[in-house]
Amino acid sequence: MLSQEYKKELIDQTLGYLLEDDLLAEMLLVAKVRETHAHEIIVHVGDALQMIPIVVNGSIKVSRENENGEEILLYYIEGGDTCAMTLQCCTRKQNSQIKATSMESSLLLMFPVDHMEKWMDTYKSWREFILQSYQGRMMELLDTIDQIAFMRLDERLLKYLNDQVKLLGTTEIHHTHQEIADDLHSSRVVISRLLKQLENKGIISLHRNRIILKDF
Amino acid sequence: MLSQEYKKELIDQTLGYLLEDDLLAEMLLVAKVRETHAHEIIVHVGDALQMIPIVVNGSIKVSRENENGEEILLYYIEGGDTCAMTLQCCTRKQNSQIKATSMESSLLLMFPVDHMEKWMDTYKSWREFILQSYQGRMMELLDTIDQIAFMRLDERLLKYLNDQVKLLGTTEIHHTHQEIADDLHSSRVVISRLLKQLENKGIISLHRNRIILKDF
DNA sequence: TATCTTATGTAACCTAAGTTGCCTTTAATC
DNA sequence: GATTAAAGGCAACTTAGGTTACATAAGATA
Repeated sequence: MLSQEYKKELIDQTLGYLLEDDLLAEMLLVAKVRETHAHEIIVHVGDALQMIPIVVNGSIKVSRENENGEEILLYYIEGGDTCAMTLQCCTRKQNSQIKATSMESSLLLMFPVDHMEKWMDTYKSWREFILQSYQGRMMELLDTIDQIAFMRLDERLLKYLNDQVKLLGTTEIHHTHQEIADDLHSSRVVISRLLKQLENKGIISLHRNRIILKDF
Repeated sequence: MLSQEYKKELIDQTLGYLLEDDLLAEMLLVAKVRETHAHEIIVHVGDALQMIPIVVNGSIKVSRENENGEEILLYYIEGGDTCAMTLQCCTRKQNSQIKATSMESSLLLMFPVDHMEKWMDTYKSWREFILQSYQGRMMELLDTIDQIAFMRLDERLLKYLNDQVKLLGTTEIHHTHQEIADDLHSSRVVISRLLKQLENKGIISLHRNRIILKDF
């Protein structure tokens, strides 16, 4: 069991500037802390969710999966954010529609679902936090739709690489071509082909398990 | 100016079973009624929105548009539903990210934005209505992503036709091939080709401005 | 160093879907 | 009925992206 002081620090640091003091105090009483490591799957499609996660630090990848196990990346969740999709699953008692994967070692605060509704009724700041979250995720879904519907794969790939660099804070991307293909719902050979084109244009350099973005 | 009795009837009929009586009374004081006709564009991308619409009857098509004027259908809004996207635009004072088109003669109730926040604080039923709306739209966006990412155009076309039939309550679809192509972000020639295939399979019959779904 | 595993490169081929150009049909209006 | 505009049909071609199959390279481990 982690010390209450540590939890309090995490909560204050992540949500202190957003939420009311009374709420922060209530949250401290029921919060659990969860550490995840890179590539760890946090939520599978179909999971029944009991806890609402709020990311303290690190980054979580949220993706959609169909019956054949094919995937498509939806968006990322970073520090201070929560997953609106989870809220919805919890409140409606429906199973998860998405898959969540930790991209790096990350720290999450977990809150039991049953407090949600009470907090919604009691705390204006919580209502605003939840609405903000819905709105943010919604915009990101629209952005995802734009990419899939309107952009060609080479453009999507370049955007993907740039997003990874921004997200992880390094111009070295440690992904295999297969992993990238999965995120973009494409195939390894095609991604290799397009990456090679980017290398020939001098935009990236390719190594085993490692892609380096040059002019970021 | 429409009679208050008429407005009251519309509000009760559309929202009576969902919202608290006090709220319904408040809504009556500020509601405007708007009638739209088929193909009328209700919201353009970039519009600044002052009013929240709730659909009384009819059906509204919500789509995304990129800089080149290319479109992709997102979802439909029917009686009793509102557009979460609009709420968000209003509360954040940001311009519309979507385009809304009336598919048939429809009736909308319009409420000024500035009441939103107060209602959120005061009425539990309003909070639930808004959250429900967000959740519903979110699921529909996921569904749209599934279609674009995982399905082939012929499958998407067939689903589109079925959706139209369900929505408008008739197996006669009065769309040109060009209009369908726009909704699916494809081209007229391709849609004509695929429709012809469906006709050859005996699933539909084709006429000018008219597609009839046979085995619905 | 030898061996093995996994990642990547590459060629040849295939297919869904988009494009261009032109013709025919339908229906509305004169 | 003649004219016209819009809708739809169709053929020929292009292209992005997926598939198959196999070769090579880079690390990992014996």
